[in-house]
Amino acid sequence: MPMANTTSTMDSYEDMFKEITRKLYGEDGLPDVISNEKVTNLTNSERGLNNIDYDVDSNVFKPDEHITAFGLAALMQNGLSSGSILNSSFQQSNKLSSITEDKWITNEDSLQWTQSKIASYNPTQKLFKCIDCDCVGFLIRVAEHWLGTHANLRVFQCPQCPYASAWARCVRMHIVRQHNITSEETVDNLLKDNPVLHEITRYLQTLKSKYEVNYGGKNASSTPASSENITQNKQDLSSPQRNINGSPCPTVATDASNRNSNITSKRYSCSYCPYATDRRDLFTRHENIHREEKPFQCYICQKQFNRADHVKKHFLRMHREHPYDLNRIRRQPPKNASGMSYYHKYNNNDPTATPIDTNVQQVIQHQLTIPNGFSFINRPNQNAPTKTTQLPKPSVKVSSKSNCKKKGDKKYSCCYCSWSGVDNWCLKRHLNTHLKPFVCGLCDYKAARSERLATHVLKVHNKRACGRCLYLADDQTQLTAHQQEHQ
DNA sequence: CAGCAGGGGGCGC
DNA sequence: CGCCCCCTGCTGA
Repeated sequence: MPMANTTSTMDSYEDMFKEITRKLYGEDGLPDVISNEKVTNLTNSERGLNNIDYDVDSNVFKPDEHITAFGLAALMQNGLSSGSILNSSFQQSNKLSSITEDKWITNEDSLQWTQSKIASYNPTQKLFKCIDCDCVGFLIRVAEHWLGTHANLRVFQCPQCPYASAWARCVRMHIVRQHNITSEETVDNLLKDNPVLHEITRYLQTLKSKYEVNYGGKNASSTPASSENITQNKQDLSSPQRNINGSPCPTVATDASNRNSNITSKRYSCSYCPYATDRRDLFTRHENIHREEKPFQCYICQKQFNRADHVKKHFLRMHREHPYDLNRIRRQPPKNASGMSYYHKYNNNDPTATPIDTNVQQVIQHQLTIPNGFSFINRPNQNAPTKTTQLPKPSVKVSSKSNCKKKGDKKYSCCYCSWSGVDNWCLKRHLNTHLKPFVCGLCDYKAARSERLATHVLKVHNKRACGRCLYLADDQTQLTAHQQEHQ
């Protein structure tokens, strides 16, 4: 049976992570995801959950507060880089006093179906910390981590077969390897359109928004917003909207919070990284980075891009001899896609869209009642209406500056020497060869470019230099933690 | 070290 | 949506 092979193969992925975990921590591997009935009939030792209590009444696991091997395995399973999610103890060991002094706040109420508060939030760092194992990261990363590590639900479902896993990465590998589906949209849907993950991220977004509503962010005045505004904002939070990819909506600051926060409280903030902006169009464009879709393509060399203007820039650089046609750069949508992009799916006010809470309820109910742990969520809507995306057809226009900026046209001259370059940034970088602004803090070495200083301190001093300041880290983990400070 | 290409953000229309 | 600016990584001299 292909299905049996599929499940077996994917289980081997999970076994691999279990083995890594076992070697690292000597524990008995990752807890298997089992049905409610099985859980009821098994002891902790049988489940390999010696450090996790299971509350049969509430259907939740209650791990110890220290970071567990399960958490580590989840990080690996979800492909989280060290910069994305960290054990808080790492940061504390870095002597980052500002971190140790910061407060971590939690929601007053638990997420209803989990009876957990999922994570605490640090307004200064704008980071979340898993309530169960102290792993730290951005909102979406901690949400994925908690779901994969502590929820014990196989919420990520293969759209082609009954295979499901608690970790999106396992299903991603499954889809690619077992079904030979490389459609970015299909793979992307696993994470972006998962109602359970969405519920968790929305819960954490609410925590973040509550702080910004009440105190207007870290740079805000200490005076809370008026009670009237708080009430209004709570109403807003109670009915969040979905954004283009099904992930929680960006934080929408009110006028009151905008008045109180001047720098960090942008109207739209990304759940995946520290980016924030007041313009919705910029936020939408930014989100495409995380979706990893490249809907545009050079029709000469077939290279793919995520933005149309990048195609044009590429074209004018590489294929100047060919006429540029804007209408030919959009790629055809994947054949197995519904024909409707996420953008249109969530921006056409589709009245048939199922409310997210209902989806979550169905998923949880399904997960807890189906004995084999399979679920059938997240299937693409086969009946979704198709909608052809047509770009407008503006006249092809090549800027005069682009035309005059040809190879060999060096009109940017250095004031210190006879050098001349083709553009301003080239001149700027050349000037650094005279000024050498990047100074090593451990010797007299000076460099014209930051990466050269980084190479120097790594090879000579075995340190890792921050590109934005003079900080020198002992290892990559320490550097990553430091760089989050800049963010 | 400079040339070059790719990628991301800000801004104006 | 398109343009501009900036930054970064790669490459060859």
